[in-house]
Amino acid sequence: MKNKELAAIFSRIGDALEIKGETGFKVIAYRKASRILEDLTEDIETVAKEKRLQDIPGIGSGIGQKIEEYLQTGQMKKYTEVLSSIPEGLLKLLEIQSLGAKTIHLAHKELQVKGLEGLKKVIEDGSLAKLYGMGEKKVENIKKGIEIYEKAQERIPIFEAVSLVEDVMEYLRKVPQIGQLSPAGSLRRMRETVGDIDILATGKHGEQIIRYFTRHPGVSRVLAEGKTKGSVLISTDKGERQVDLRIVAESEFGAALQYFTGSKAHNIKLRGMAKDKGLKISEYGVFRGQKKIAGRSEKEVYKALGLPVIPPELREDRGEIELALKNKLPRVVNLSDIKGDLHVHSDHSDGHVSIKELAELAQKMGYEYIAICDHSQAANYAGGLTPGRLLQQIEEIDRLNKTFKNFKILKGSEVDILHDGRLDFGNDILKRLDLVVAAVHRGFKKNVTERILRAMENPYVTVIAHPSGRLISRREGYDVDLEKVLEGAEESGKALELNAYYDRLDLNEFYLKKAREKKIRISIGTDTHYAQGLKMIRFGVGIARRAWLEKRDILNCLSYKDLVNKKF
DNA sequence: GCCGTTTTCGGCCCGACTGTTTTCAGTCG
Repeated sequence: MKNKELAAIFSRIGDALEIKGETGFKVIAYRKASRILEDLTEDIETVAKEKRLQDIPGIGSGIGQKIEEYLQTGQMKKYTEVLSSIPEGLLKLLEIQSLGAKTIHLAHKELQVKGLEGLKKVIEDGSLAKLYGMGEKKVENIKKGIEIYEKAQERIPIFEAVSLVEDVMEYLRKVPQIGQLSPAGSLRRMRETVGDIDILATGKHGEQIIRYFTRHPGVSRVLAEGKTKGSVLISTDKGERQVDLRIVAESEFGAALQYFTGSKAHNIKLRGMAKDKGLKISEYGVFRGQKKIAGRSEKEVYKALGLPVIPPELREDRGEIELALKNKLPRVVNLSDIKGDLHVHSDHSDGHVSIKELAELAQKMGYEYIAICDHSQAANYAGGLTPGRLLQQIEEIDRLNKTFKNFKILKGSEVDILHDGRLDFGNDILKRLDLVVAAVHRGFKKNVTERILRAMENPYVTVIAHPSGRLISRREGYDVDLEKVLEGAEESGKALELNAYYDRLDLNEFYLKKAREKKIRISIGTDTHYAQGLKMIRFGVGIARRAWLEKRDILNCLSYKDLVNKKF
């Protein structure tokens, strides 16, 4: 699929044009096209072949032709032209805080800056500060921006961000003046990684709350401390993380929460819609002329636009606003719809918790069942079970199950898909299990697609675990054709996993959305090896919601009975 | 460059903050 390639090209054209000083709207159009291609679940080549490019909102004749040109020739004249007209090193500079396209343009034109090194030079020798419109303080801020840029503050995994935000919110709740409190930003939208952490609150004596906030024990540096906004760096074992707190009036909380939750693209579309209706939206409310007509709650804000509340995870301008207008939003799955965890390791293999304890924890979470899926014998590095040990485990589970009321432990296995696509246990063993989850753990570059497809042919396999094999912070994933895996799942009726372990979140939301379109069942499992890990199910549900998945799309929203009788 | 049951031309989200200016441009979220 050339979708991502084209997205990258249009994004770079946008950046380059901005630095060249092109009119803003053209830049916006290219960036928008880039984002649309990034999100598009259909193969752009298919769309082009069927002459439907311009049916995609945001793709017009100009960009449509450029896409066709690229698909046919492998090149794009506009891209080559624009990119050759400025030094490549300038594009990267856009990532530096406090430094924008205008200043980059100026530094390039007046001081022949061609990249980061050149920029540093003109800062040091004072020539940048002397340019028209520049000054000491601006340059000082750019210098700080470079410092932060070079520390390469990567994005924060959702798990870490949620832990941090909960810690800070618990701390803030101890202030008597505090009223409402909520995370905002991409964290609230449950993106798999987030840039920085935004918290929104109401309360009297904002400056007192802010002062208290900046004295959080983890704070290593206070970046801002005013009446309505505080910004700090909190040091964690992974480095320093920026946390911002904003205090707003009760009557504006909903508007502010909507605004600071984003996404930017979602908000822009809403505002355009509001304008058409003669309304104006800002973080302070929805206004008709001078008159404020909404702002206290998000519900009020959306209602003023004739919309139901759109769940935060959907707010990406991927068609959710259009569906909301028609009152056809998907009824996305809730955490409370989940009836059990379908991928859990016990201390029989490399987990650290006994089966009994896992079952008790699961019951406390309100589950009907939990599936113990320890590794199979080939995964000897992970204490994989031999057939004999698996049979013992099955007996233990049968014994334990007799002690529970309204709760079941499913006898499962995370069975290895071997180098040739065979499974690590024979069917005589597999048929004794309630749930067989098949997974690739070795030979990430060896015929992974064919092996997964072959595993799908086995009648006892229900789920393919972590189908891409990626680890968000450190591994690309298998050399696998996920399109073919999706097709295989569609034909065979096998479920694919949404592994909720925070560093996997695999499948990702892009492929989940495709799976949804193909009506493939998704199994959400935490793959936990620790007791606390059961809680990671929420990240799986968050990503599922981002992919518009509903209760009926999810295997573990089924009752125990329907699940074991394979009524899906 | 995109888009249109008020427009095929003239719009395209909104406000705060900062630093440079003396009325505003650039950057950010």
